Amino acid sequence: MFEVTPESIDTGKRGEVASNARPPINPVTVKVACSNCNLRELCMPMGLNADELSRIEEVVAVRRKVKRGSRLYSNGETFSSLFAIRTGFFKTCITTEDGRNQVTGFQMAGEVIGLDGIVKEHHTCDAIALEDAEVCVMPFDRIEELSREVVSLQRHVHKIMSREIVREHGVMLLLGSMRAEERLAAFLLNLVQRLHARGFSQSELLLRMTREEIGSYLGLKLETVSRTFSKFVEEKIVEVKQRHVRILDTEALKQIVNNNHKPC
Amino acid sequence: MFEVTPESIDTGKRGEVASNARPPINPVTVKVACSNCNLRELCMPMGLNADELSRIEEVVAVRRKVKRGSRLYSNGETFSSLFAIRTGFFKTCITTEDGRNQVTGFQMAGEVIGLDGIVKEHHTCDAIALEDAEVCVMPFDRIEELSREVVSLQRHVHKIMSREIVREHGVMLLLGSMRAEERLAAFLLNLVQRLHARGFSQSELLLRMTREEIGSYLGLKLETVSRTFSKFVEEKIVEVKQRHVRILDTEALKQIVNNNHKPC
DNA sequence: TTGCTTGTTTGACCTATGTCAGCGGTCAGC
DNA sequence: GCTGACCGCTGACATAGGTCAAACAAGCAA
Repeated sequence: MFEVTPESIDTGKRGEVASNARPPINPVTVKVACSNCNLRELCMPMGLNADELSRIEEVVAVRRKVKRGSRLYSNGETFSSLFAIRTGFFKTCITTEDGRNQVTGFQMAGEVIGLDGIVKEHHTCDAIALEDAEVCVMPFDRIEELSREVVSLQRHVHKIMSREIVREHGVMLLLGSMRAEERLAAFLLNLVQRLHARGFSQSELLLRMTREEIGSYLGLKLETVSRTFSKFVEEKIVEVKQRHVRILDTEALKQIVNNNHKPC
Repeated sequence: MFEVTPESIDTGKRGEVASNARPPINPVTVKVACSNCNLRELCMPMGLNADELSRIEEVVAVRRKVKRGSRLYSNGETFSSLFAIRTGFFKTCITTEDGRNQVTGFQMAGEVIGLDGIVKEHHTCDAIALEDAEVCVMPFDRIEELSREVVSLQRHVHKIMSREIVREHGVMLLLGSMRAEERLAAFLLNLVQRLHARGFSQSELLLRMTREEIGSYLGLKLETVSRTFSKFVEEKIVEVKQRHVRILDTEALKQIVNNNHKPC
């Protein structure tokens, strides 16, 4: 409701988010075809012919592995590529000189990150892996070059950027007008919805981030996040065990978000 | 600091924001050259040769006048064009079914709006003129077509979108981590800075929006906005008379934003 | 002028959330 | 199995900002 729904796609995959599969290969030389990547429909334009597809594959220079806790890119770094997440989970955040910190988003497989770097040719935020991850590195000049020739790629790039703008509008709505419960409910719904689109459960999820990171994203303190989780548990809306969350009553969550749930 | 600084440009213009100049011409047939528009450097790529410039001029289909209070586009409307603001002042806002409302930005001359419509080919927010305005209508398919041929236009389009993403990161930081005074200070600094880049005063500005609209944008209630203005007046940081604001102490405002001004 | 509408300011009071502090659970490495 | 570093939970209390209400100012039409 408040974030863009990526085209609902069922990749056929079931189970937990990958966090293993690390064959001992040189991390920056793996080169694989998009054509048999099951995330293709999430990060590439659809309806390409074989020729176009093979050309677009050239965009992906290499893959890169990012260990949990380390950065894919940092504020101030020269921008050269966008990254399509293959596996793993990231957070992006801005940190100001005066020590303020704000998580601006959480990204999962099939999503593209790095768009913030285009304006100034330097990244303006940090992207940190919240679990071991692998990304496809797509040099931006190649993207620009090719999107001059392949119309559907051009379109796609524009849409990805526009989608991010709309997503951020949603976050602004959340931060500007929602109460703690509403924010957390919206957050959970958004997460499961995106996970579901990737073939995971509609009702169970494993949080990859701490309460503090959730709080930063939602404009709340970690204690408030924790208390709100407890409240939801009491009300039998969710079950929470550490970072494992099971949603028992999706409708209740939707109600909380929509009903502008004023204090009674 | 928290919003993108448009390349600082002094258009040579001085005085108040235009709000007159309405020759009795059919509002949708005016066609004028970008080449002699003094906002060119704000809304077009720079360093074009004469040929490229004339081609880009073709992008601007027509101009359109928008009366104060009326909409340039609305949520749900089919998306077809981006708009470059020539004169006037807009707000963009999202309204949800359940009655929530959030101003997502205020836009002034030289800025481009409508980017939210690209993903779904429908606008996802409303753009409302806060004073009589005029925009250049730029059909998006023409932009796409031409940016396949003119590299600097392609670049420019990407940068405009990326800039909007970064701006929104700044708003998220503001909404997620700042206190009321900090938000208002940041807001005022951002406004004068943008106005200054357009040749207006560094210290005086005429607010085009109500306290409520400011509040919506900043995630505050109008009473809080009003009280915070009063506080700044007491502290001799600004003079406020209705919507006319004179900044007496820019440094103090910057301090407020940066010092993470904890309650003492 | 009057009267109406809309926006702004201010005060009194309330509450959601932040702050601070303490405790307890989990997990990785020894 | 221990130990220490995190992380999460909860309680007591503080406070920034929301809510409600009233008065006032400005703009505009009659």
